[in-house]
Amino acid sequence: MRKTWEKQFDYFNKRVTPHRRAIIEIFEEENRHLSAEEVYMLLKKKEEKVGIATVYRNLDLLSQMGLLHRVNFGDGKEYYEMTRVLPGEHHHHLICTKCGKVVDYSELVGEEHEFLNRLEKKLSNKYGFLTQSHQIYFYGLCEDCQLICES
Amino acid sequence: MRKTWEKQFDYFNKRVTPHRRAIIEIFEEENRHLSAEEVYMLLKKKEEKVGIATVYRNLDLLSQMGLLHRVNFGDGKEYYEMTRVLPGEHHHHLICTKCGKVVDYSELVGEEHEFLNRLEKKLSNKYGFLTQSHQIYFYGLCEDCQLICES
DNA sequence: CTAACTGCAAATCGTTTGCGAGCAA
DNA sequence: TTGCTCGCAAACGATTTGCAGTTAG
Repeated sequence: MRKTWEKQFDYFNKRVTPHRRAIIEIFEEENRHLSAEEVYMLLKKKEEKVGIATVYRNLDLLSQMGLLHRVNFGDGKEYYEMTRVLPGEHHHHLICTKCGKVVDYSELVGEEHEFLNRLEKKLSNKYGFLTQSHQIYFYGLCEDCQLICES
Repeated sequence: MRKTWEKQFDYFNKRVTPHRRAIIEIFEEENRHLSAEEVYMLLKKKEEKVGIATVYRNLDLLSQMGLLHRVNFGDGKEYYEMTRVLPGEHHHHLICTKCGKVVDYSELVGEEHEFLNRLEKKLSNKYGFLTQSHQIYFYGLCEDCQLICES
């Protein structure tokens, strides 16, 4: 049973190793953004002997192959999340500028796609830029921090 | 002649120092995103004796005060750019996933605002999140890197 | 077989911090 | 005067790298 993503490895001339399989598994199970450190911990829980450098190298590789997305919430670390192909699965992030909390957001997908597709077409024409993906970050105050500010 | 942004310093109980004045000047003159290191270099060119720590501290402060925006292009550094209040001045970024080049984008502003305002309202309702700002990042291939890939 | 992959430890580099001296209000 | 700011150097922490041994295909 060859997974759909395995052909990506052939294309990039890379090997399907147990570590790589396990990392993809972790992202499928957790279904959320993870830092390199978190992936490292979760890998070790799976009774895998692994070094942190390997985790970094593989997260980088999987991003380049398009299987993972890199996201940044301004806390000094990079995070990674599964690239979701179905429109309803793609999401963006709300980041609280006070406490740093990150909320996933996945509303308005139909309208959003229409809007972004139109934008991408314009970008191609004007800058000759070929868009592969996009990320929208909203910055503001989460529910809890709004209450603190009022008092 | 008191600048419009100086009242922000009173509100935050912060002082208007020569360094801070000079940093804001630099962003007004350059009108582009700058890393801490770049700001540091430009400050020293203005014949200012300054430490890199002060630059970091002030970039952080100016961001908190809302005068600067922090942006991240995934190259390991944080960048900063002037917060633009007029709709036509606000822009987003196209980032080449191959060479790392960043192109500023500022099209479709009217439509974009309408779209994002609607989104923000939904977010407030659903997550109780109070949006202050947003950033859209497009990732893809710039004109030059597309040519390289084809050959 | 052999080029890709790995673990380890050291190195790198952007950013933060502690502290005593200096300056804005 | 007072406490916000500063420069300096040391510390920090996330990520990268060199290298020798291992493994997927």
